[in-house]
Amino acid sequence: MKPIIEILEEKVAAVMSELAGEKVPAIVKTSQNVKFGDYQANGVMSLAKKLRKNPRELASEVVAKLDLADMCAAPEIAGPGFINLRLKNDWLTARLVDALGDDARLGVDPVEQVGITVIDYSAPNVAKQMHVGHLRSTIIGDTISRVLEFYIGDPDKVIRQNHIGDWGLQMGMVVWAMQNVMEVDASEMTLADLEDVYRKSNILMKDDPGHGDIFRNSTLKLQNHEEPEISLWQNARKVSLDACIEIYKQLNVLLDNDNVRGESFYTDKLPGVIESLETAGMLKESDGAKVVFMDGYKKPDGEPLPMIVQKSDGAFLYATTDLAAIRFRLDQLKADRVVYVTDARQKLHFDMVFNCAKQAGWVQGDARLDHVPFGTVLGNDNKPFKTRSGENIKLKELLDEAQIRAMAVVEAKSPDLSDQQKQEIAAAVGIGAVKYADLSNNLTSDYVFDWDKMLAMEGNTAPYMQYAYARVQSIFRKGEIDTEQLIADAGNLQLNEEMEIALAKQLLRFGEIIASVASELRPHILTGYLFDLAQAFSSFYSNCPVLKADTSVKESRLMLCYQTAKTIKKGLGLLGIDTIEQM
RNA sequence: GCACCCGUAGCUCAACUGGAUAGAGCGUCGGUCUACGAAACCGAAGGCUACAGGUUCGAAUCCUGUCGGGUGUACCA
Repeated sequence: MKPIIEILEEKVAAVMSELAGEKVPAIVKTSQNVKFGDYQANGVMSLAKKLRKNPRELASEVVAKLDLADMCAAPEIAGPGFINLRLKNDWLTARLVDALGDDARLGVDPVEQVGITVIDYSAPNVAKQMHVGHLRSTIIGDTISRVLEFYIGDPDKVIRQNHIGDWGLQMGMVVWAMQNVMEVDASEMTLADLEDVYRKSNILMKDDPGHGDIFRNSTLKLQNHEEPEISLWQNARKVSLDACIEIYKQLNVLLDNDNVRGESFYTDKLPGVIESLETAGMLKESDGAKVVFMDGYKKPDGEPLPMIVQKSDGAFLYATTDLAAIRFRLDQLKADRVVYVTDARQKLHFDMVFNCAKQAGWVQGDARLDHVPFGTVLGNDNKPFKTRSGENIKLKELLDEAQIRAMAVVEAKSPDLSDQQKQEIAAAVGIGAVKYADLSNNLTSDYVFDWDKMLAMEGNTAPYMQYAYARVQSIFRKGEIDTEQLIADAGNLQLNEEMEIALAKQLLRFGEIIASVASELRPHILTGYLFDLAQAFSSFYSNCPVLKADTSVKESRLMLCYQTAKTIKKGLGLLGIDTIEQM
């Protein structure tokens, strides 16, 4: 089924376009106030202006030609020319019946005409272990990838790419330190050893500038694939990457070794980038470096700001690698859309890289390059979240603490559950809370990391949603309900009470929410929807008895419960958050 | 200097990208459990959307200016 809002948009726009003699939008939106109906078409007012007509008259012409009798009550014209649309109960009911039988997609059609999307996210530097700085990219990117996959309905059309940092000076430093200050054999190296050599090499770099040359030399050898540097590099990289994959598992993020295509992957493609820019006539030389000048970028002194693609010593930079990655993704992976999920501080960088790729003619047809910038995770002091001593907080420690804190809550609230159940709940709630707190924030703003708030059971949090789910499931357990029979009887569904109808309408909005997250790439639209849904359910739950109701009412309410559980589970699933049956 | 992001209830944030009376949560105050799970529900109070102009049927949203905060600004990523 197509989202309701799309059906209405198409129908109203068709009539308006006919009257206008050209294609015009209906601008259908959900109404903010119930007294204005469920949806409203706002396009008539601007069209009236264009046609120099009275907007209310035009609205009545549109309404007269509109054939929505099957799904809506008679449209009302209000205010300066709004067309208010109220869904009919019968239509709503029939639609929910259809959705009830569809466990996989909840009655939401896949959108087949969309092409391949490559999504670049997480991208840790493997010279050290993951820290809070990688949290947002990892979980926002993961959510977007899951939503796009569901939206398109074809797993082959969403390609996840983990652009790890595995080829720079930092790896050269690590490789040198492995040879000179590490006490264990490279083959037995652990993550702690990696941390140790990373820290030591950084201290050397800081204390003795002379080490810069040593490290650069080590990096050069590595980049020439010399031994033993290249073998040591492989060792360190594997140790680090294995740890990342562990974190992805703990975080419930869909990244694995298959998705890794880091900087090192592109090294042999870098000279080609320079050549191609040269051919396009875009390459200039400036202070010995090879650069690209583009309009609109200025240095502090007012002179044009170039994008450097090759340093004066011949080395390439991250701009070069990103350009190579764009070409690879467009040409080899056949991407129609490439989505980059990175810190907002890299906005200028991607702006330049995207512009350069477009000017070089690499971006064909309708292909899109999207940057999804996000704000910083802050501590209580409103500064980037660090330990008291100013170190980056390790992601592993953060996630473990989330589970420990969630466990404390579970112990307090549900002491009678088995230890294993408590463990599972603590994992789902703890990790879910961290992810949900992040995803429910608007992307562009920074947010303050606050354990108490994210683990609170009241308000727009993961535990609130998980609790709503657990309560539904408890009804099915207690009532010993045969859900297959329930679905088979879906045709008996009746919606009478106000709260039943409100819940049904909210359930049926799922499709339009998915569509809007897929196009806007803003996960908080989904969390906001789920919260509204959970609230609609909680109101229903508190006011409409299910198991105690008469048979026919009971059956209908169970269907609402069933669909609510499915929708919450699916919605949280798209956020990479687990539901639990009891908590 | 220039560019980008931002300024909305006491606090944290929404407002579907120009729609109707700007909405939630927390906190505050007041109700609801011998229970389909109170980790919940119901209600109340709380706003000149930083400020000043402009654009139009209509502005938190678009334009201009001012003030305040954040980020970025060539050989790191």
